[in-house]
Amino acid sequence: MQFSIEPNNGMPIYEQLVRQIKFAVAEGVVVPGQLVPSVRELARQLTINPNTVQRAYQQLQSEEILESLRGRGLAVCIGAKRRCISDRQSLLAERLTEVVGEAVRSGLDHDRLRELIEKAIKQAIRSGE
Amino acid sequence: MQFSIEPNNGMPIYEQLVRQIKFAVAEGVVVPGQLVPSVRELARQLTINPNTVQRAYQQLQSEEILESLRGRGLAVCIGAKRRCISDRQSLLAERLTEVVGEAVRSGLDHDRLRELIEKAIKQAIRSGE
Amino acid sequence: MQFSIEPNNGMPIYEQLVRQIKFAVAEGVVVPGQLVPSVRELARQLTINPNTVQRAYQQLQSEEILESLRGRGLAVCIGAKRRCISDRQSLLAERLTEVVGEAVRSGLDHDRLRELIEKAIKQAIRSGE
Amino acid sequence: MQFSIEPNNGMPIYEQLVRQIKFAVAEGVVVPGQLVPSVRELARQLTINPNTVQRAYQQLQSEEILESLRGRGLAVCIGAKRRCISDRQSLLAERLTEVVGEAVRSGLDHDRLRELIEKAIKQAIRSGE
DNA sequence: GTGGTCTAGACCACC
DNA sequence: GTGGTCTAGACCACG
Repeated sequence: MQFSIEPNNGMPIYEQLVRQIKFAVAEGVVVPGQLVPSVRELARQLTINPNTVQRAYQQLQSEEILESLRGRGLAVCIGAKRRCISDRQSLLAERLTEVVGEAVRSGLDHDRLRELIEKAIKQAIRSGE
Repeated sequence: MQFSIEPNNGMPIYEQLVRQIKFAVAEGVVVPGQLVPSVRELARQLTINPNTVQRAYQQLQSEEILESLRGRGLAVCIGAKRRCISDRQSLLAERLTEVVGEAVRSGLDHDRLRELIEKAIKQAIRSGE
Repeated sequence: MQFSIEPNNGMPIYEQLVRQIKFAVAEGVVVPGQLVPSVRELARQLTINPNTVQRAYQQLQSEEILESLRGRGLAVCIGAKRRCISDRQSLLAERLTEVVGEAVRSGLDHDRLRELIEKAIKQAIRSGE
Repeated sequence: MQFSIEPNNGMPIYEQLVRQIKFAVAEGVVVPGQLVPSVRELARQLTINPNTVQRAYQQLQSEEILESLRGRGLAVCIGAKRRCISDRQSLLAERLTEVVGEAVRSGLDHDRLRELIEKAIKQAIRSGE
């Protein structure tokens, strides 16, 4: 389980963590029942403030992605994988709708928009290889 | 020139103002040379603090969208329209690239993605009519 | 007596007027005893607010460059020419001292400074021809 | 890092701060990566309002002299030193050109001008010792 | 603790 | 009337 956080890119660090952990769960990198790194350990790895890790873990607990096993640590909840996947997709759809909506409202030609999107897809594929 | 600000939607009020004014300039709702509403007048209209309007206007001045005509008010700069349009488009392209990139990285099928986009476009058109 | 005012170059319009009138007096373009244009006339010529001209004239009266001849207008005072010349020179010396002082304090090499000055002189001569 | 602000000398306080901080960066008094005093701390030191400090810091951020490290403070940007130095020099050159230009246009003899400048340099050196 | 935003109200210079 | 600056004090998110 490797995370990369970028301070000062606008998104709060704790939120970057939340997203990346959800992603890892959705991908099956960590499976339900498995323990996540301890607050101190993860904070040390990423050289960030333990409070920040703590806050991310708290949010994940409130969303029932993680659960506390007293004395042992935090584990991925049973139904978490399914929830993370649908979470991610609905979130993506929402953001996509929003940005596309704004593009259309700003008078951007539909074909020009599709062109931009194809370019974005190609770039994403290229950078992911 | 009608603006609508929504406090507490995450985006600072002054930034909402900046965006909407740039939009108005890009759309030609206000043309170069024309005066924008006075600080006090706009603050009264939107029932926000004059300082908040002032801040938006200052940022627009630093971006050379507005210029101060001492004692008379603030006017739209000559080259502002072109700058606002290109601003808007590059910003949109950036956000589009980002969200599409994340979708692709999250393993979303390209055809499913295109389908989502078409749906978003249709919805945007429908809600705009 | 031709003036050129530049709104929004930082210096207040009334102050630009004051300077240019003093300059004209120092150069002998207008001689002591001669009437200056009326407030309304000058405001019309320069397409500026009569209040602004009025303010410039008031300041010149308080500095005894102009004097009011009731019912006839404003005339250049007797000793004004000498005063304008020395005014101008002391003002220049002061500003020069200030900017040179800052240059030296900022660690600019003296020879580099002299070089800059020679360049500025040459440019001033060229643009004045 | 010691600053001295003078209220009511014409230049806004926040601008005095901006200039002095740029100067400090140019001089290497503060180095890239180093944190500047916190908004509250500096406001307390100078007995001015935190908002005024905030405004100076914001302008420095928009000029990429400072960057915000969330929750930790504001740090000097990497390329800031070079930028501050060139900033300062071009600004000085501009002001020098302006004042020398006016001197020449006012009919001041070139040798008399050079004499004034030498005097200004000597005075600057003397007062700086 | 940090910076960021907002309100309220004041004073100034300029037109 | 206009914009520009400053103070005072509040609340928020973040680490």
